Amino acid sequence: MRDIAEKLNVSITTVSRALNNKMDVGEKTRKAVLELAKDLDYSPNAIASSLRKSKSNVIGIILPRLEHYFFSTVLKGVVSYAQKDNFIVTVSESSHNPKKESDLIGELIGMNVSGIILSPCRNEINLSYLNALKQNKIPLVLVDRIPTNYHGHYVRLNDYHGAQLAVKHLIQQGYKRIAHIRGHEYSSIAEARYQGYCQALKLNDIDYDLSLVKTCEFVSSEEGYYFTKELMLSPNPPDAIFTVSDEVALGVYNALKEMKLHIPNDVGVVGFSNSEVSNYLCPKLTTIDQPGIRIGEMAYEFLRNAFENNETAQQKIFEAKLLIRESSVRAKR
Amino acid sequence: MRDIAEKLNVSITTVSRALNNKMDVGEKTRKAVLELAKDLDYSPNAIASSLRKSKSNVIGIILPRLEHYFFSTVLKGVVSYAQKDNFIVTVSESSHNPKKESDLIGELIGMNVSGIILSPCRNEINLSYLNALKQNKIPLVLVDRIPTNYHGHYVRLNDYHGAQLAVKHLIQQGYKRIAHIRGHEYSSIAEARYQGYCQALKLNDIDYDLSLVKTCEFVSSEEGYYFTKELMLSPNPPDAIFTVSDEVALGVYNALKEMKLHIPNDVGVVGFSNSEVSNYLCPKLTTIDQPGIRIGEMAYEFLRNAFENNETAQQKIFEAKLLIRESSVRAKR
DNA sequence: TAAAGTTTCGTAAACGTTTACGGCAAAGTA
DNA sequence: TACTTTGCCGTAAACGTTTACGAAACTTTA
Repeated sequence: MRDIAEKLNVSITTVSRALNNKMDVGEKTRKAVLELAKDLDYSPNAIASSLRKSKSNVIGIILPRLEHYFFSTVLKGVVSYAQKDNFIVTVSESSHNPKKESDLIGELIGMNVSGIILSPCRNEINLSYLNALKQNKIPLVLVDRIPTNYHGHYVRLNDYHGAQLAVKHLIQQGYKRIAHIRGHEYSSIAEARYQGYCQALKLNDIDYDLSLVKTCEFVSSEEGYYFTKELMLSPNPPDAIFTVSDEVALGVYNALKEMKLHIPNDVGVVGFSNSEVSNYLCPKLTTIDQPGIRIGEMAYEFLRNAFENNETAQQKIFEAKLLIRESSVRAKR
Repeated sequence: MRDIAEKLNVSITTVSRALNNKMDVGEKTRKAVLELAKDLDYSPNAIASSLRKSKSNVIGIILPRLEHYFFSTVLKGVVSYAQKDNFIVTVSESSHNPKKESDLIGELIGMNVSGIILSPCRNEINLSYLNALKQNKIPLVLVDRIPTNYHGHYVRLNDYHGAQLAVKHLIQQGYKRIAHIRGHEYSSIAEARYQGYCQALKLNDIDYDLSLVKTCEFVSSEEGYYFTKELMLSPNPPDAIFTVSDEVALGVYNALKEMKLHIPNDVGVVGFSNSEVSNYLCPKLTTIDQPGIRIGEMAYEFLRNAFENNETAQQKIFEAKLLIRESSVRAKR
């Protein structure tokens, strides 16, 4: 900018105004500045600008695990929309670690980010950084996992209803003893899916059986495998399994195949997430669609609104959609 | 910082020195500063710091498609290593668009990033931004797709050798007419895999047959489906198909199943990438492992070295590993 | 023609750090 | 004692922008 100013015998102020299309600058000088800027291929120093305005065109997103398909689609949604507005997005991984999560938020605050998108790793919201964010006027929108007492911006899936759909579908297919392999209690989504499972049973007058519910620690395929063995070897085994995620269902598949049990005739299986894999399994896995890209896009939109003007909490709950495939439709008999 | 300085009756300079563990500060004052900083929960303004030092603790990564499993694992590798050094990583998506790619690099330069990791979308390197990067002393490490005439830092897989392994394996299994569904010519990796395919044929005295090679435009599962139909309906159809990616192999599977052709007995299939899906297909897909996380980690290491001291080009080529599963091992007959 | 309004521009301060330079003690050396 | 060294600290400038304020020049209006 100084170069341009000197060569044109104007002040740096004028150059700045010309480049930013402010009103206080003559047509001829603006033209000259813009032209010279091209020639010198000047590129604005975003750092300086953001220091002065104490506002950057950067937003941060914090996700529990980057390589998970669902989260990578959320990321894609956010990035693709942000790019349209020339916003840059920083990404970090909390690895399900609350301490790391709040450290990362601190870093982002130090970077003057304009906003933060967060998929919290716990079912409770850390008030200390909530305050820090409010103090710095940095909007926050939560994604996917929403603590029960949180009243700010968020976008998530209707996990409760999704689980209900899944279980209702299994019941309609004639399955009588439906097991559920769930996630940890401190995950809001695992809890919601579990509640949906319970509700569907209740609505169909099926007694809740504690021995049919298993709780994962890591929500891994290995746990799916392990719990399936446990369930099927029990005195009164289930004839269907509804899992908290497709990844767990993978383990269920392995266990059932190993035990020579047929899916869906011996045991019906329904997953959750519509991961890439699910449509290519044998048999194809019935699951709940989780539109990650749309969720990411919407989260970004909310952020955009939030730091443009809006004060009121924006909340979007995507309705769950059941994708009936092969793992849950019994051959007629 | 000013608050701290005033409350302690020292200068801002001293505070800065204390916080950064510089040597020019007394033990007692350092203690006092650090303690007060905690109390006020001061968090450093990274923007100001990076403006002054004209160096940020931010690195940028630009990938063609974020939701692709391989790229998301690369991203994970980069982010997890970067986080250990308190580096923040911004991520952008070029969508295979060279113009967008160079625009994004311009933005990153404006952000004073310390370095850039890039997976280029074309097989040629855009010299204009290479110069801009050199001018700003921003190191660049390329990942996965490396233009042939590029001599800087990079880390990639030995695609050439990987393809050779795949085709050699098919030949050893007794397949005689091996087709290849490849990617576009301007993709360095597609080209390398194609060359590996040719080389394996040559080494085994199998004539190259132009009609057995099909070129994808988008490297999609749909194209895999389409080309498989075309191949199998031709007068002299292949008995094996080697695809440029697992995604294409998905289409191959669909087409073959539709045509009631058995994998691997009628037609052998080998993919490339070891995507998440591949191990859960029926039959399980033989493929080439592509260790995304390790690649990402190494790319970050290279970057780290580059802006610490090193000048010489760091280059790493991971050796390809063939994962023999079910889609390519014929029942003995 | 004088007063008032408008357009265009410059001065200087600010954003929150870091750092070269120098000062002033206390401590060591001859 | 006179000198140098060392340890601790402050002053001020700098990083590249943006912006409140005001000043000139020019245009309009009465």
